[in-house]
Amino acid sequence: MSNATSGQSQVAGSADVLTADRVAAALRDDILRGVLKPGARLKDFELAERFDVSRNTLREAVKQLGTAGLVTTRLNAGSAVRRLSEADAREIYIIRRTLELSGVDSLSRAGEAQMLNISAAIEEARRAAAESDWSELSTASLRFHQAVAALNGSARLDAFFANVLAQLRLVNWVMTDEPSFQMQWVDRDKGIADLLLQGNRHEAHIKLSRYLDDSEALIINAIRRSPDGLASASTSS
Amino acid sequence: MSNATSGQSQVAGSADVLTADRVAAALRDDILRGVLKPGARLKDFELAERFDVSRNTLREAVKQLGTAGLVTTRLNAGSAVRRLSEADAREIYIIRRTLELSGVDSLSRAGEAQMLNISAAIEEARRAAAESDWSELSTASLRFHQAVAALNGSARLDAFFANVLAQLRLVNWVMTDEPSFQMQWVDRDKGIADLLLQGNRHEAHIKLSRYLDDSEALIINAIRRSPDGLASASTSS
DNA sequence: TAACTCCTTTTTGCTGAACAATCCTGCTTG
DNA sequence: CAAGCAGGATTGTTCAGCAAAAAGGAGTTA
Repeated sequence: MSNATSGQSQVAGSADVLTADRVAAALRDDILRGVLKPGARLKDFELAERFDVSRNTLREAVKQLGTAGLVTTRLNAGSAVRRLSEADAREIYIIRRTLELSGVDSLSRAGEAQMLNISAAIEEARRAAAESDWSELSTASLRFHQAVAALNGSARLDAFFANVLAQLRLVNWVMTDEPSFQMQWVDRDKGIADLLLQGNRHEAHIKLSRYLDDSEALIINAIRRSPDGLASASTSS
Repeated sequence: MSNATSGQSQVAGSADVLTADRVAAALRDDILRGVLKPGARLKDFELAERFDVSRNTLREAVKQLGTAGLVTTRLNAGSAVRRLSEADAREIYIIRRTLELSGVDSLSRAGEAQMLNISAAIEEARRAAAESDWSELSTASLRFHQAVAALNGSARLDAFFANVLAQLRLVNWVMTDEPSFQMQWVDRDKGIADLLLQGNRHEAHIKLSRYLDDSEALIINAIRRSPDGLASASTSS
């Protein structure tokens, strides 16, 4: 009964999660990790073989990522990893301002667990920086901002915001991740976190607002100077 | 082109939408309209016959509604129309406060189309009230609040908020929709809309905040005094 | 050379049947 | 009357196959 063979599927071992969900998670990981870069087509037969799942199941997984905003699908023309436009990036920063700043504003209603989440993310970032693990540091920073948005106190909002931040990571591979440059952001994260832990809602709001302005400018710039229509420029237009 | 022969499926006619999406929309409509009440089980074989689609396709549609938060699924025990708990309702109102109030705050950045949306919703509510169409009036009110949240300026946020409001409608069937009582809310909607159209951001914020407090209290009350375990405690008794 | 049309090859969207695992219901039994 | 058990109902998943649409190439014409 060990489980590998058991579970309910005839072939793939599933602990107690739907197989499609498992595949979706793996696919999301590949996308976020940059194995599948924006614009890459997702042919379901190919991927079904790669993950050793039925074409039908993989299709469901892809659809999940579609509703998560990580892949786009044209009818009868298949799916591809989403390529974010400048407008998309702008929209994402609108959402970040709305949810993160609102989270700071409702700091007084925050529970202890939520504050702990914030300091945990900062601590993790500090450790990653010490070990020069730039990839981990980047995700720790995102986790901090997610914790800020979590101050709003809604799990649904958290899930939505996680999706949005995941979409933002689609742009990450465009950016030249200069370590020394990235350190600046971590320092500013820590500054905001300290203000929050002190309960200084007002200053935190201002500092976070500036942070988002600068971050957005950087990302927009990166998108503009990136090889834009690399894969899409074909087929005329 | 009502149905049968066209489209790409052998059986069901699809204009240019995925069949699963079409079925999902129809199902959502049934749920929101109250044809399928909270707690109702969704047996896929049954529904597949009802919509004349394959069991596999219907399953995908149900899963979509699952991620939309309208149905819950227990592993190996099937899906059912979601029944909102008091905590769910509270969370929804947290989201409403976050997004609607933030929308009011960013009124200055709003475009003309967005303001037009607001007045259109109010106008529609007025018309529905004149015709005593209480169902349409209720949806018009929701459309107004959606327009307020749309002031934030993000399509993604709009889609998310639409989902949340749809979930809120799951509670609606619990409430005794006394017409005269519902009129009160429409009037308050109009009051807020007028302030917005005048550009009076501050007063609108205050009025909307009170509106949400009162509305939440009403809904929470309705949930508390509703026949709670109506469908789950049945089968015997 | 460039562009247009036609045709073949993929690839997609959906179906229907199959099967193991699990849940549910009613019946038996103590 | 409670506990337990069998059998049917239902779910999660896979597989093979078909029709329709898109992708891609060859050939023709300008």
